[in-house]
Amino acid sequence: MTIQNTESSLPAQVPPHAGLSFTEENYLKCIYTLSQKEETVSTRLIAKEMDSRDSSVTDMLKRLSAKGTINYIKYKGVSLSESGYATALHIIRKHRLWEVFLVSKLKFKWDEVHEIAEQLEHIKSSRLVDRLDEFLDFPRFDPHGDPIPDKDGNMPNYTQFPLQNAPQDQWLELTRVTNDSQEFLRYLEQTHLLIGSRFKIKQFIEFDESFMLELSDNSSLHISQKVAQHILVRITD
Amino acid sequence: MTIQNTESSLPAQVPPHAGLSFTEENYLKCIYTLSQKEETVSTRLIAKEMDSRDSSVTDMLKRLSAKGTINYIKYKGVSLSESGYATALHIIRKHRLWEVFLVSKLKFKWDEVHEIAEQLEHIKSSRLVDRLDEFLDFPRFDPHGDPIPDKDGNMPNYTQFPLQNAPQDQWLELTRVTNDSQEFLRYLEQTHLLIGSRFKIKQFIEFDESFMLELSDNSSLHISQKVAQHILVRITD
DNA sequence: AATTATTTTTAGACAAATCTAATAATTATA
DNA sequence: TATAATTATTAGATTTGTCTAAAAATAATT
Repeated sequence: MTIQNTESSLPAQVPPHAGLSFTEENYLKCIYTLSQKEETVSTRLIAKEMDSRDSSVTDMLKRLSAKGTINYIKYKGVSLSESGYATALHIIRKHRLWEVFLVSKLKFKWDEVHEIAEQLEHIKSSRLVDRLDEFLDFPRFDPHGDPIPDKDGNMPNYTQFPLQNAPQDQWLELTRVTNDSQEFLRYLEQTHLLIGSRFKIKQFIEFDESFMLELSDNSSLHISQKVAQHILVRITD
Repeated sequence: MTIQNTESSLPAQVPPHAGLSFTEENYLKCIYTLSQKEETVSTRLIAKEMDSRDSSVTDMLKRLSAKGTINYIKYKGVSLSESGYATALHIIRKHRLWEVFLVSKLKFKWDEVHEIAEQLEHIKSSRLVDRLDEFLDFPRFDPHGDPIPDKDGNMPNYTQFPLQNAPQDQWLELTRVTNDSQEFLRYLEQTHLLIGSRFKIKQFIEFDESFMLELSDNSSLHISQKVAQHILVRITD
């Protein structure tokens, strides 16, 4: 059995590269993620991220290149082609929308949904994605605070920055975390720091680069440099 | 990449045969369906149903047999083992719950959901299934009227029978259709005959074995033998 | 610049899932 | 019951995605 794309009639609605396998989609997603930091991505980095061997990656890069989803030059690294980029964004859109669904409708904790969303992101039906989007009332961020691309691949525009760069004594909203480990997410939950939480920086302790926060319920919270490092915020009035 | 089962900690919650591939799951489902009609199923029948060659089926039967999901004797046909049966039911449970979700929450038409559910049924997470079940308020039938097994594989008990065997002048509820073709489902929709619709048989026309129905809005509907054949009902008081 | 170390690619093999073509078993029929 | 027809299985090949081990290219270092 081959998993074929289920949208038959409407060519306009067929997502970019509907004929990709789960594995190919995962590679594209991986290359997308790594491309956030560097222009071109090395075979070795991908192998590390995908937990596979370099030779397997080379094989896959050839396949993806043949399908036009990446720009690949031997020994020179790889970047996403325009259509590969669109595909990656589409997968990320699905992943994040499903995460919202799992948390907001099925009452999962935000640190429990990643693995399930890894499976759901490969379901092929753009009508499904768009209806899910509508059902969830067009969320712009997932439970981790990551932005959700819209139908056309546009990321929501928003201004967020590392907590370390935030001004003191102004109300901030936690918009995103940049670490997905169970340990980190459980810590945040325990301290009631969640996406959407509001707080002020009351003090920056230079000695260990830690922060003293004041939460919206007037309680205080001390967080280490290591934690602050993985928190993004925006200013709220 | 191997798709591994995502439930790590709780052995009791791990579904039967969590390590099966999509393809293996599809074969089990197929054997389950065919087993409804006959005790043991032939290679040829499976091949026809799966739209593959006999030799491919033989190969797969060996694999499934090695995994203990089926009872297979060369040249003698095949039946589901106890665990294979449980697995098949679990897949069917997922399929039907997702169909309910798609229709009742995402507003798909009941004849649009099958293909998408074919994909969703392979998502591996029993916690997901059970929460979905709860979110949907533990539905007992899917949009086609097919019964949904519960957590433990028990089918809801209900008494339904072919429209042809139903008594005249008694209120009936349409509980199930036994034909999934687009044409049939669209016809039903057009005539406002849906799962849950209530009507009486007003007349049986012997000449062509067709039926004259009275719907709950007092309108009349004439349906052919061919249509009646694929409709199951139960008596409502 | 020459040598060493690292990274990347090739070559060859394997498992899953499929196929075609050939063979074997079973069933039906003359 | 012998022969024909049907059904099922094996043998061998293919594709996807992976691997190990060896070779080639690039980068780093003396």
